[in-house]
Amino acid sequence: MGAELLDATFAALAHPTRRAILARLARSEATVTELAEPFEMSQPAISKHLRVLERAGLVSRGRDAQRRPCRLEARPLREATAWLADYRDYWAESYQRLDALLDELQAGDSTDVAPRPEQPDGTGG
Amino acid sequence: MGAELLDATFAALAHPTRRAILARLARSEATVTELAEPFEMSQPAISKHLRVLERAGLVSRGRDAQRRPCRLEARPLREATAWLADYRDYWAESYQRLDALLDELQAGDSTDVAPRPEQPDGTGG
DNA sequence: TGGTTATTTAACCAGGAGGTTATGAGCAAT
DNA sequence: ATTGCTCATAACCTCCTGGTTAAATAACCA
Repeated sequence: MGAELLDATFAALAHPTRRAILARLARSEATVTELAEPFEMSQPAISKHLRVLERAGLVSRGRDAQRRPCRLEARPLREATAWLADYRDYWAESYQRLDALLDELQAGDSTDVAPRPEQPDGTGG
Repeated sequence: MGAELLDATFAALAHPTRRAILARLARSEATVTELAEPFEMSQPAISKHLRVLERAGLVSRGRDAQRRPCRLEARPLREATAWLADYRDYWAESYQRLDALLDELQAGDSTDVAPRPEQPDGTGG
């Protein structure tokens, strides 16, 4: 069960558009149209991405008249983090807390580690 | 920069075979043949998986006569974790440290969160 | 009843992923 | 140099992904 969830979760996270969608949803709920707006691609493409995210359990959807507001869901992110955490002896030799790690990364070399990683209009790099 | 690395990293993590390979490498370096042994699939298939892992920077390779020992690399795991950590307000409402999170997960519902998630011979579930 | 908005579905396409078998290349040992 | 082991590459297949446009569905509004 965990394996398939991890498959879907990591696969969902592997696309910049979907990470940007999650970043947006981290700020607030949003409708499909709202989510699609900052991107160059068509709205059905966004719907497809949302389906991937939904299949991974990363977003859930409500109902507001014709709109289907999307909400970020925690559990898959939690499981993915837990999986990665089991390797922290490797990637964080002397860090005990993520805060320290983040501090180190942000001071060091990373400018887009966070919920503004890939600008929607700069997807191609 | 970070975006493309995250793409490759999460994509690499999205396959149970590759996660199992990483789990194996977390214990020790290993040659391709050693890595391929527990799996049902052919050796070229493993080579392909290793190439994906290598492209993501998750493994590096040395030289020992004919053998090409694989070693787990930390940085992409670190960046992936850092990205996920930015959502910890969602997935870990009251946890400050991963240890607490792990404790909670392991006590709760997860039996395969770790470097023995998907048994190589039980890939299909 | 019809029209407008929001979203999904369908049909299609190019390209990549993940597997196979067969072959080639590098190094070692006899 | 021939054999044997380790690993990579090539060629091929099938299925999925990520995008498109066009049409269908669903809910509101008049």
